[in-house]
Amino acid sequence: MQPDDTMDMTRAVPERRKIELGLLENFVGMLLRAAYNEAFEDFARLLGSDTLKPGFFTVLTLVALNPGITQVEIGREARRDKSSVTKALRQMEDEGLIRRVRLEDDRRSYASYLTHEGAKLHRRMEIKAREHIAHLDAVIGVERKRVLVETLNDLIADLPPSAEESAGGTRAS
Amino acid sequence: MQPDDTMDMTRAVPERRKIELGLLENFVGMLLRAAYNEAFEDFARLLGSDTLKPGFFTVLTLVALNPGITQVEIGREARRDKSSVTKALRQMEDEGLIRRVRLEDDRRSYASYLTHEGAKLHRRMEIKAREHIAHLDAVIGVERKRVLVETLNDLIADLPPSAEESAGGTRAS
DNA sequence: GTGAAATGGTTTCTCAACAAACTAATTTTG
DNA sequence: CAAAATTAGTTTGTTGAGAAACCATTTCAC
Repeated sequence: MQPDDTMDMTRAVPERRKIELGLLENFVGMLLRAAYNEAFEDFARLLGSDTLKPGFFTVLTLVALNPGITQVEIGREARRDKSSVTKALRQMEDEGLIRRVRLEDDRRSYASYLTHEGAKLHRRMEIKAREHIAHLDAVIGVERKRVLVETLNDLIADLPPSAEESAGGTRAS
Repeated sequence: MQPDDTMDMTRAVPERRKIELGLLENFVGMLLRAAYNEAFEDFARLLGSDTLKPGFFTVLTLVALNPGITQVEIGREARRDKSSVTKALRQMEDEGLIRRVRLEDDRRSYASYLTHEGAKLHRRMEIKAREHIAHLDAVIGVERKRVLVETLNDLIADLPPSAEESAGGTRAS
């Protein structure tokens, strides 16, 4: 058996058996999941433990840039199930980061706005988000990032059977 | 407000407010997660309801191509936590798809092999996997797929702080 | 040669996310 | 105009996945 040079060799380890991957070698779904995990972890490390989770950044950003946004709109743009959005918005409301106001002309729905506290936190998170983006750019470069973003958007838009927007999303795992 | 032409317009809907995304527009982590969901769903649809879940395909393939593979090796290559691998292997064992044999020279560990039943199921799943791959290729093309695979591999390998292999993996969501 | 550390695998618990069902409100249909 | 259908958001339950702790075994350090 030959040593597997792609493995971490920071500490002497006995040679590992080479594992055949077959069509898993370039199995995009598996790679997408693994890459997502790494990206998520990188952002979470930068955020540290004293702020909200990376997923909240998405919601905070949507509310920050779109005062009065509704839960349905947040769910659609973040590609999260509405029940997940309910929980996130409730938690942020409890922590004084946003406030929600019933719409006058549609009492089923309400509008969300950032509070002063929420705006402060959002700015801090955004700084970390830009650091995270810089990490990604350093690893793959601007040109490959451009292709990556374009390719992922096409997968998202055209892979579904009727290419409908899957606003509700699916289980990540 | 202008109608958002990127939205599904198969049924007349009132015009939607344009939502500002800011740096979420090209936020790679979000796109990776969404693309993964779509890829997962596409594969799951092809598999239908009478077979195992897409995640089992990974394990079955590793066992099929590497008779005698250990759980640690499976976890590493599939980038799954060992507790998740335990559960998957147990379920496959219970369904008669694999058999596990304690190693003579290391009684902590054991080797997994596909049964005849498991080989049959794996072949059926592999046919579906190739259909799934054909879907992806049709959407993004071979050249962009090559770049996608290369880019994702670099993110997986080089985004971690010490670029160690995160065999344990992280939470997909 | 012995105790400590590491490893392989298991078990239990927590968490995030969605599915499904629900309530209240609005829109559609006849 | 009233009933049916749809929508916005909430609640409850399920599931997948990993974190942490555990046990048994092997390897390492002295």
